[in-house]
Amino acid sequence: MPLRLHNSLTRRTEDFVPADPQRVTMYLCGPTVYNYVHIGNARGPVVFDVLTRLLRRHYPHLVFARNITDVDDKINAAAQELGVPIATITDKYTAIYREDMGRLGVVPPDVEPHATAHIAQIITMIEQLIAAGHAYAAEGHVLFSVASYADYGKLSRRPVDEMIAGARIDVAPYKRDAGDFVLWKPSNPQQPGWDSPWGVGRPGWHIECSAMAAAHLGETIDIHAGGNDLMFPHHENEVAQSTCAHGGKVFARYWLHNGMLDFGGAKMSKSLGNVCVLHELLDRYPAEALRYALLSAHYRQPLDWSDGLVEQSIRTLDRLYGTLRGLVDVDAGAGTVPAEIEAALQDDLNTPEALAVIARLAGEARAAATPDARRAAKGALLGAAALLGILQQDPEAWFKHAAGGPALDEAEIQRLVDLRVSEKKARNFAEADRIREQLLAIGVVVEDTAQGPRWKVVKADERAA
RNA sequence: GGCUUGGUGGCAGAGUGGUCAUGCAGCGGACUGCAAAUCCGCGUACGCCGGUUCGAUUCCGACCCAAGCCUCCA
Repeated sequence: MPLRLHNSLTRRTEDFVPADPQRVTMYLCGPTVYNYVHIGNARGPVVFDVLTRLLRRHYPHLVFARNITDVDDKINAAAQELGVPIATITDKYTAIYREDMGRLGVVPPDVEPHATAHIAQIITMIEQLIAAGHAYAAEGHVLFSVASYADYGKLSRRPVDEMIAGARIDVAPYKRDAGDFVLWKPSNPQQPGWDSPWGVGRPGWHIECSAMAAAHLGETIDIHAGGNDLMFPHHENEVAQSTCAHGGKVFARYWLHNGMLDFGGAKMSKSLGNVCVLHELLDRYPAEALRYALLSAHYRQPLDWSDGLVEQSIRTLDRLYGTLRGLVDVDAGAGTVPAEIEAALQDDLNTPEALAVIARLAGEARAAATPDARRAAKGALLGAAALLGILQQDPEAWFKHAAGGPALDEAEIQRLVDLRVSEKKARNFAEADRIREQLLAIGVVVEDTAQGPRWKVVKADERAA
């Protein structure tokens, strides 16, 4: 069964056929690094991380780029407010972004281009656009002429006439048409700027992605991904710039767009202020539960974010890791990738179906009785989960940190657990139960097994109570 | 107003023209000193109104409701 992906360009789910199987190229719009990102910003990186894992199985020579946009007016504003160079801001938040993505289990991209390292390529591309008659300089700006590109609006299915007329847009006087967008804009001495044929200035918002994609992946790329709120204007403008700069060559063959995270019934967005900052969530919850939650809905559907969703994800992972804890004595080797998991993901990244497969595999693993069956079942479960980027840590590590929050005093817990065992042996059940209550009060649940007691932490709220 | 998605059991969330999604929570039972974990069993969900059909949650049409984009946005 081939990989099938929903292509926003055609609004159809299509077989994925790379232009060159020896070099498959994928670009994901990365962050503008001026602040902490919120959990909604992590959805694309996580779901498309699953896609790269899937693609690499069939195309080992995947080149996956996710950019860092480190020149932007919001960065300038943040830097000016603190009286520091923009690099102080962008270095800080780039490092935090990488760390937070790593904690979510997102494999780093093969290429992580920075916009400020590609100013020369950006200027070259703008010159190409001017030479080809698709862009014009005016009052220190360079603008892309929407009217010069017949297919403008095709990706987002937006009528070009309306944009040219610009009834709903404040039109800068130097624009020929209201829909024209900025490729280059002048900088004053307080703003970061680079020398260019049009004076000291800085790139507009969209051109950096076009220039970096071309520089690292080529003029035509296989897959371009991003949030569906970027479809217009960002991606539409990327298509226009890249296609026109490259003599009409197709820019991206498959466009993938993830749906938005909702929070409190509305899209999570910085301007609405209804955001959950990823960095803070990572302090409150295990990262793997956040990843599981992000994968629990199909990537193109909206997903309503809530504490309840994360807590439900924690409990589900408790059960899955419980299955693996029961198989610690089994060496599963490298693991295998069951056909069902691959089939689910190849169907336009159907992660909910894939998680259902994981649940079934876990059930089979719990039921497996013979050594061979247990080994095969554990290998299948771990192999399937690896494709989703879950269940890869030591089960004991999961159970000791599943609640998130500060680490507990394991030696003290062990002392109480051992004390309870001796009270039980003496048949002092009242005292044994009192110790169990005492442990529960600090967030530890004790389970007796044939091999003796074991313990796990429960969620932070219960512990605090 | 234009363009696009959706409305599935207590909750999350797939999917399908006619026997099961799956998970979480809940209930009953087994096991246990009691629990926890595990196992067994249970609940007869597809927004509303029409249409097509032997049969519609699924296809078609209308309606209601919700969300996203329409130059800050993942």
